[in-house]
Amino acid sequence: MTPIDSQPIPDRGTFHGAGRGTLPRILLGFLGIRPMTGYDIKTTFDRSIASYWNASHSQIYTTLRALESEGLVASEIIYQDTRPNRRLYQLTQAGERALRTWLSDPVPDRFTKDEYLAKLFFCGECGDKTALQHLDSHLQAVNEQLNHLAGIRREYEHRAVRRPRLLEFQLLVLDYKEATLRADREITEQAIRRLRDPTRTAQAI
Amino acid sequence: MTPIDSQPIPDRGTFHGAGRGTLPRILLGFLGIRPMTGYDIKTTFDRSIASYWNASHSQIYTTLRALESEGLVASEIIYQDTRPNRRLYQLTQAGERALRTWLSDPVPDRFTKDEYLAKLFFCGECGDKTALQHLDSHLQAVNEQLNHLAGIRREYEHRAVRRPRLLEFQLLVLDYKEATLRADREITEQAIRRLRDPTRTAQAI
DNA sequence: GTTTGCATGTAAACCGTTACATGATTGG
DNA sequence: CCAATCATGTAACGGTTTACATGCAAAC
Repeated sequence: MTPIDSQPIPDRGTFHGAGRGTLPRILLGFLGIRPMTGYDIKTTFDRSIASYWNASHSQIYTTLRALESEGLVASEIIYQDTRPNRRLYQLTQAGERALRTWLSDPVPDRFTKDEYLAKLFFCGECGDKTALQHLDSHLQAVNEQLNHLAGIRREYEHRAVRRPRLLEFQLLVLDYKEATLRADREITEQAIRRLRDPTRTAQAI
Repeated sequence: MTPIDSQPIPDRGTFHGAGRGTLPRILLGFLGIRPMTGYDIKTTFDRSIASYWNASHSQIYTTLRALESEGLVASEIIYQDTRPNRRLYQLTQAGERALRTWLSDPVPDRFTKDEYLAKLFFCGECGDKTALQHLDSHLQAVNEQLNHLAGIRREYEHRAVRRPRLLEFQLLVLDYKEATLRADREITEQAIRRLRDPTRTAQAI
């Protein structure tokens, strides 16, 4: 992996999309909340930011190792007898610096790949029925995501708050995500009504 | 590349994210509109779906070659004297079938990685000033994207329509994207007001 | 005269997913 | 008894980005 400090910053020219060292910084971010194992981090992903970032456990474990070899995190083994041992990671001072640097660096221009929209774009090639299936299942997925976020919100309310400032921003992102999903739902429902409208003309290919 | 028909469909379990043959299908989609060169496709990306999918020219060229070796597209060279020659691609019958198959296949569960939200999530670790910078520049980026979409919309209006059904869905996606961006703008402005609110308590780390 | 546009390609590096691998414990 | 949870890893593969490479013509 490329060392995380001393970023070459690849010219910024046409760079887009995920990748280029975001995951390792996110791991630093999690370890900034409290020391964790790779397993903890995976479950934390799923219970917090999974809707806009996630990683497989294999990627998390290897990235933690790489961060350790760069000196940004340090680990110790917690021995357990009834369960597998845990390798607990925490930030080093260099890791804290790297985290603060990332947080203050501007977010590079990006776009998010969305296969759903890409497919819909070409749906003039197929029948209305197919398009409506895509819209319907998208609507369903949006509703499921909204339910999932509601669950996360409930969890937040029942959790002891050690650092309220951390919580404030986590809730801000939650609000953001919820609002955009609600907008998404509204537009999708509108599109479905439009396609179902009997006064519309063409329908087959 | 894995052959595009006869998809193994990798278990659907935890799969998320971009990848797994979306780009080649999108290329088939573009060639379904009209025969194009790699260069044409790149400019079409930028003028149509760039905000939810894009690819570098190198990836487009190599993927077109791969599609040709699978028999889904065919190419011929257009010789030019004052400009470099063009390699014009068009769908084969197998390619048309593969396109229709993709269009009717359900979109797999997915999430979109968003470094901006991931960073904001951890912004409790840094000062309000830094967080506000991120929100401000996000707002600016959203406005630029809205302007860009307005330009695309104007282009659509001045274009001869050969296949109105294709246009209908392209406009549907455009409407969708515009509406979500407007919602995004609203929430971001609201978050900025909230952080700037002088009755708020904590502000430094 | 330097930048932009046209037009196509190769190669290296990196990021991310899937599959493979192990093994005890707890709950239904 | 079977599934899920805890817990950590390796290896293979494929997708994506970046850098390297070329060369003429038109526009500023």
